[in-house]
Amino acid sequence: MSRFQDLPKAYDASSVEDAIYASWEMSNAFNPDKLPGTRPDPYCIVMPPPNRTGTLHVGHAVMLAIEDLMIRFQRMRGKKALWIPGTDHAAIATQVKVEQLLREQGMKDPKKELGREKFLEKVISFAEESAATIRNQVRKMGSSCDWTREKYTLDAERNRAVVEMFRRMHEDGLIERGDRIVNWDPQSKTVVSDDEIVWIDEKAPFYTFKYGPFEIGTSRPETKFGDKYVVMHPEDPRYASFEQGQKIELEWINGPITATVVKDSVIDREFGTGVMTITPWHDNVDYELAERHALDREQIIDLEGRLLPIAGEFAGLPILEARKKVVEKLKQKGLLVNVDENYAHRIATSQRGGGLIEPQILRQWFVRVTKPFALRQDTLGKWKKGDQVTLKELMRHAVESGQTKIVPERFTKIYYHWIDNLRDWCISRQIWFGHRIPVWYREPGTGNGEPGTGNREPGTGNEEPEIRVSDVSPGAGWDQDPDTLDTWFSSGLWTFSTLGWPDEKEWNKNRAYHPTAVLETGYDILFFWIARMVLMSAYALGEVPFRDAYLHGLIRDEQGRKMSKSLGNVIDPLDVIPKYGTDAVRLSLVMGTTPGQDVRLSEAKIEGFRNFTNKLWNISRFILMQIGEPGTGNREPKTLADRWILSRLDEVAASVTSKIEKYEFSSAGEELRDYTWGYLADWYLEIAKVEKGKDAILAHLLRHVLILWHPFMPFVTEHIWKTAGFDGQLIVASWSQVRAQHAAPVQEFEVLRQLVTDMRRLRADQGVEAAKQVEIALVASSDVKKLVEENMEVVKHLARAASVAFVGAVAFGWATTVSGSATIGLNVAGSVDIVKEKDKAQKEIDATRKYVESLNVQLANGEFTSKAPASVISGMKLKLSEAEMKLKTLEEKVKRLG
RNA sequence: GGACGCUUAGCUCAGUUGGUUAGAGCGUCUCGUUUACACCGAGAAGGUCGUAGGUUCGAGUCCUACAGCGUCCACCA
Repeated sequence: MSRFQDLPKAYDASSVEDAIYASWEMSNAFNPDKLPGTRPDPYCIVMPPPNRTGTLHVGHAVMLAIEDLMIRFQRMRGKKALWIPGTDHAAIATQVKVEQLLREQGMKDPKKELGREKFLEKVISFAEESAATIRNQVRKMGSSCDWTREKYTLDAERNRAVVEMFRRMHEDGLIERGDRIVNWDPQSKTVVSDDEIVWIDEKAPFYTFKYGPFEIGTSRPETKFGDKYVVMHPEDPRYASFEQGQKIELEWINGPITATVVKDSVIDREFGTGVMTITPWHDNVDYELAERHALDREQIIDLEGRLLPIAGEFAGLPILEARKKVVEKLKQKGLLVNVDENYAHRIATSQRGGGLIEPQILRQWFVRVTKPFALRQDTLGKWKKGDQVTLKELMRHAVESGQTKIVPERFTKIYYHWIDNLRDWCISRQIWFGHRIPVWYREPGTGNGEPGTGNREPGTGNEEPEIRVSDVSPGAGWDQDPDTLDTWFSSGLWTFSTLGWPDEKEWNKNRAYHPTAVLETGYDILFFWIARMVLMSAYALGEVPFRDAYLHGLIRDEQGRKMSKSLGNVIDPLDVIPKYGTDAVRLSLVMGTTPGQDVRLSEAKIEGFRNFTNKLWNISRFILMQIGEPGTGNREPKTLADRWILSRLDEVAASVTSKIEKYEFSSAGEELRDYTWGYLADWYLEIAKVEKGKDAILAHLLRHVLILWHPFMPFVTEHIWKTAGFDGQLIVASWSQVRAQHAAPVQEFEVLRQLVTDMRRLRADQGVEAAKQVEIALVASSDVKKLVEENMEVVKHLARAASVAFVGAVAFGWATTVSGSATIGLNVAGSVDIVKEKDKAQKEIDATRKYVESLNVQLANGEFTSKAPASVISGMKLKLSEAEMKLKTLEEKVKRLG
């Protein structure tokens, strides 16, 4: 009686997973410095840090499943595999979340009521709680990341990196303070970047007003107070009589004004009347136009979203209220021409803050992406130290040169497009939570003040106050800038700040891990993050941040909708883990997916993979019960089936390895499942019930199936490994063992397999009697007689009831023949791979030969030499030689197959 | 307005450079408790590969146009 007799019939994931994870962690298996063996090749993945805004969602689960798969694979292959975990402070997102929570607790204006210090304490403690939850959830997913190196985008060392980067970029003139038009969120009272804007389609009234001799259209009448320029296309014949710079007196909202004619080709002659007035302070297009023509600009709306005194009687009104009243007044004055109630346009809202974006001209800090600067080191193998380049050029070249490869490739085009349209990056934010801008001002009052108050509005003069870049105060009388940095500024450094940069000692220790191997993340943050990491890394280190950027798709529900709380269709990975096990959840997120393609997830899918984990458990249980103890006896193949299953194992191992290397995880998993379930369980284990003495081979198969599956399903495989009593821990087992033996493929077994399958089908289709007839024919056919004789027991077992016929046939000494049936037997054998291969090759040869002949005829006829241009002839010749080469290889193939 | 993706079995999806009779999982139907597993086994049915052209000896795969769905980007006030 083996000690395995009493193993439970079903695998219960929830009862073993936590202990297994703890044992990995305790044994330092996640720490590359403590791994067994000499590991010269470093392999590093830096985890995209989840935001400390609460809990993980299913998108994080995909990320963890894929990254863990890659890191486990590389670890088993003997790489010095490091996966650095971490979390992101997510500045605005976290602050907004905490504000919201405090409001729910009854505070009206948490920031005002608490003040900077107290409020920050609240945010920090919330962030800490989130981090604790996240750590726990990351562990639940089975992530084999090195917790001893956990990092946080806002910890002290990362702050050093941020300050150092800011200092360098400021020195190089890449970070500048300036008065520019930015996206202002009046609700959260902060600037947000172009990428943090969500556009919402809306229908709004579109008004046409009389403006002197013109008619102008607008959906925002409340901004029109300062409009004293009227713009038209220089080549518009309708307005040819007006000249650039011409002054026109006209009646407007608050009385008569003088308007100046401006001609500019940005104007769309087709739109409306082909004339518009401009509001440079509150519109991006108008701002640029005003810059081009050096026009005056005036602020109309304050940072609270109310009209300023320029609006006269409307001063102090909020935007929407003012709009109605302005329209009413213009109507009364007889200046309203027309209202289109169904005008469709988009409005900008803040992704995080939720407010309606109001462009404003404000004094902010920017990273200049198009300004040339002198490189501090040789960079990307193209530029030398001291060369003049722009950040844009660096970002482009990193991908163009192939130093960073984006998977799937089609996203590279989108990446380039984004870079080409990139404007200077506004990095200052008027929020409290984040890396404080390391700038100090000498002049009292220039830096001091609360976010969102008037102090950061553009200066009146051109003189900049004296400033210092430092993380500590330069002394008395210096005030630090109250703003914080865009969260992506610190995220951009993530691949190397996590490795210790700029601390020389730490960085030198970890230098070999950079560039990291792969950055795995959802395609939705390609721009936010990937491009910025490339920028920072290329600028500071002269190298790319990662060799590959693997982009996974977004997870959707069964109907293809985005998962969202409001729809109630969210599958929380941590809810389903207790029910189906982590391995099943992981598989459901990896299988049936391709990079960049969205994935539909359903509980049914997870259940399917739960069934598979259980199948693997039972395969193992059966093997263990059969063999008693997994020894290391002689595992030389003895029978046909042995050679077959072992050679298949080697093939599958090689194929799975190459597929994982190419990021074809789903395909690799399918092939493995096919082997495990379709070959090993359905065939070989059945045969093992009849053919005895396979203990060593079975142990070998089990061992290697576990190894191959481990990156996909770490828990169940490790659990079986331990249960079986294999040496050490599976997590650090060596992947390469699998290729130890490489038998030649065994076609004969395929013949046998096909034969049994055909008999089963016949029996199901036409009944036992018909099947008997065919069997008799089979054994009579010389092609298969020997094969069947040699494997009599196996065939009987596999074919079950039908094998009655074999018994009969044996009794007749194989002598019975049924007229005409020999053909059937041959057909069965003929459907086997070896014959198929030959047929296929032969058909291809025939087709190609025919084609080549027809080409030769055409050439011989001189059709091409006399009439056709040279390019056609060379094209034909090329095709001819291609076809001939193909023919040659095919002929060789047929020869090889015999 | 531009770009990209998707359209293949009832459902969810594979299909690498063009090459037999287009695959998998789930679901459906029929059978089945045999030394692991019913979270199982055996078998079956089910596809004009979105539409229309084109290139080719040969097209799910390449080209063109169109349709539907989806995503991203964009300064039509």
